[in-house]
Amino acid sequence: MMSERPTIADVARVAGVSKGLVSFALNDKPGVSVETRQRILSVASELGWKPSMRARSLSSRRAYAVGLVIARDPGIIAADPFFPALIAGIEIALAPAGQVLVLSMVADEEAEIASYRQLVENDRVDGVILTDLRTNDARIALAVELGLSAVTLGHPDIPSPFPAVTVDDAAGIRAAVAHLVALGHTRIAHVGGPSRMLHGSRRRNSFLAALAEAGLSGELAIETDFSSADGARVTADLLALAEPPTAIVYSNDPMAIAGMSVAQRAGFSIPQDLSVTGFDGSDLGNFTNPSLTSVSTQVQEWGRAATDALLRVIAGEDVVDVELAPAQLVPRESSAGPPRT
Amino acid sequence: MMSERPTIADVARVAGVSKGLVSFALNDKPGVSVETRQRILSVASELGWKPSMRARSLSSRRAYAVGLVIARDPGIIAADPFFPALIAGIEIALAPAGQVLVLSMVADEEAEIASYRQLVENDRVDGVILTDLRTNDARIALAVELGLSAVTLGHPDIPSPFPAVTVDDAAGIRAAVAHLVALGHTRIAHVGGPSRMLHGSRRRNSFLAALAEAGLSGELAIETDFSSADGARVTADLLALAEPPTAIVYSNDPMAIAGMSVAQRAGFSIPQDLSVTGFDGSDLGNFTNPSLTSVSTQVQEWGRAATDALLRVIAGEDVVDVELAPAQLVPRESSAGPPRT
DNA sequence: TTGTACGCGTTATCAT
DNA sequence: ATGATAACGCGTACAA
Repeated sequence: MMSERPTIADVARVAGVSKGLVSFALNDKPGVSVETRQRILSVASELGWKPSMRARSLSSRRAYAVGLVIARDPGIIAADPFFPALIAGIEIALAPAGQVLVLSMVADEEAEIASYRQLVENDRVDGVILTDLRTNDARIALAVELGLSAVTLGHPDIPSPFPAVTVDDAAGIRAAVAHLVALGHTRIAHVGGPSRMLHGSRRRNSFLAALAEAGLSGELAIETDFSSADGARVTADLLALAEPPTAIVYSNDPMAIAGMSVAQRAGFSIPQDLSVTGFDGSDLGNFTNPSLTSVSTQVQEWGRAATDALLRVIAGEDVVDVELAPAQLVPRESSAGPPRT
Repeated sequence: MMSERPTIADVARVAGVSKGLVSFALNDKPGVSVETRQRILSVASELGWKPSMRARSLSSRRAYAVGLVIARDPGIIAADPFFPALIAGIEIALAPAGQVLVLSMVADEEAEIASYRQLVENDRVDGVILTDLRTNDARIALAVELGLSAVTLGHPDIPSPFPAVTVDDAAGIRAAVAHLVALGHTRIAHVGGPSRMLHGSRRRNSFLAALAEAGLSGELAIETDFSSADGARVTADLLALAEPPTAIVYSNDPMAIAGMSVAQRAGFSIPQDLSVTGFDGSDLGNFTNPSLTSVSTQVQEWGRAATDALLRVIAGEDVVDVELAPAQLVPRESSAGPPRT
């Protein structure tokens, strides 16, 4: 008897109260006398009762879960340490709240939209973390349409009802450029992400602004798909120019690493002939040859803070935008003064 | 009116049948005449009715989700392309089945156990994919205790009631050794994962066996934690030996890449002075200098097949072990004949 | 504080 | 064989 999992009714019966009161006691709601609450709680723990997530979900119309949809080519995701760090941060905030992460990885934007719809239609999540924002991002309107709570990683370029959790990555690019300018470079290139991605275009713009501020020309700002392959290809093109750059600012570490290899193959010594900087600096850059000067962005903390904000949004609180510590330059061996001509 | 999401009761009323019959019709159960089933289905689609996952979960006691708990240091996960590829494969099998992945990332084994318990106590998943198997892995018994369905990625070293989905990675190690032996190497080292991890010890054992078969000594088999940092440290130690190896077989790509950097810094040319091979070869190795000879394991397909098997287990089918295509050597530039002495 | 309707399918029991 | 009825799963919320 009672080998089955106990239900709220069992607790109510043993404690000699009603189901409703047990629910109130458990959720710290008013209307329960102190002694009664005490008795209910002790009976519950004696019986080993835990509320059923499924029943609670049905009646409260909540999933107690948040979603993350990643829409990039798997190959690119695999090379980029960004997502594991982000997910680790999400988990840190989720676990103590008793919630879980539902992760979906899709290859293109069409599948991405379908994935969000599925998540909502099947009541899988109460909210989502929107990452890799794009220009005029359709997901903002989609989340609104679907009645989904959300937070964005970064500021969208369109009005958004959702709090934005941001890291000033522009500061990181500016720091990288300032670092190179201070070293004496005057011909600096930028290998950035797709301009459709907001952080792609924002990093590019801050690169151009930083160059302009230093009185330099910014004609060498190239767009890629963030893949190592593109990083390698573009680097080869840059170095084949009649007047190649003496420094390249990359928008992620995989491209910077691929770029270094290409340059070295082409006979450039790094940093003697070419300086290189990466972005989102993970551990990886510590173990390249030379080690990679990069810009660090505390990705894990970003994930934690975003999740924290999302849980508040879901709880109906008024949540303001959160601005995290700006990206910081981590100088290592891949950057030095330009070669003498 | 009826602006709310329609329920099964609405469908039943409009179709002029009972709730139960609607359920039967939808789930292709016997006891519904063809015409009635047809009418019910058309009414359902007219009304745009989709069964509520929450209600269905409550009454069927199913979560319609599978879990993956990753227990490694976030830094190590970030550098390793294994998990993104695995997850991409999982997603491929999950999406058409209308199921989702609940992902948990924890730092240590204690948190790992707690995570599985949470997943079950909160009815989050119907089954789990067990990866990174360890010797005498407690998770087998835990899954049994918790009544969880499961599949293992690889064969456990203890009796297991769960199907194993395996890739013969030993064949990959053997191929790497054979490749190096054929090139003329006689002093080959192995930098492997923790021996507590089954694939760590199995790869080490097959390394030793392959060496023995070639009549070579295998004293240089070192254990690491799979991190780039460890890969770098161990490589430095190996190269500082009075008689350093002329080739090193690494058990993952991040360690191989870190190892190459360390060797190059120490003045070794690769592959002239030292040959290097990686494992789980992702795209990464294409963009190092030199490009990295590695062993490829179709990780994505592994995830897909494992998920497929898990869904069958959950459905109560008898599932046999699945053996995927063996790991294959992908020769690139980092391996060549040994230096002349 | 209690009683009870409600959320919404699933499934066992009955009736025809 | 076809279909209806009702119990069930388990909290939540509101009227009494």
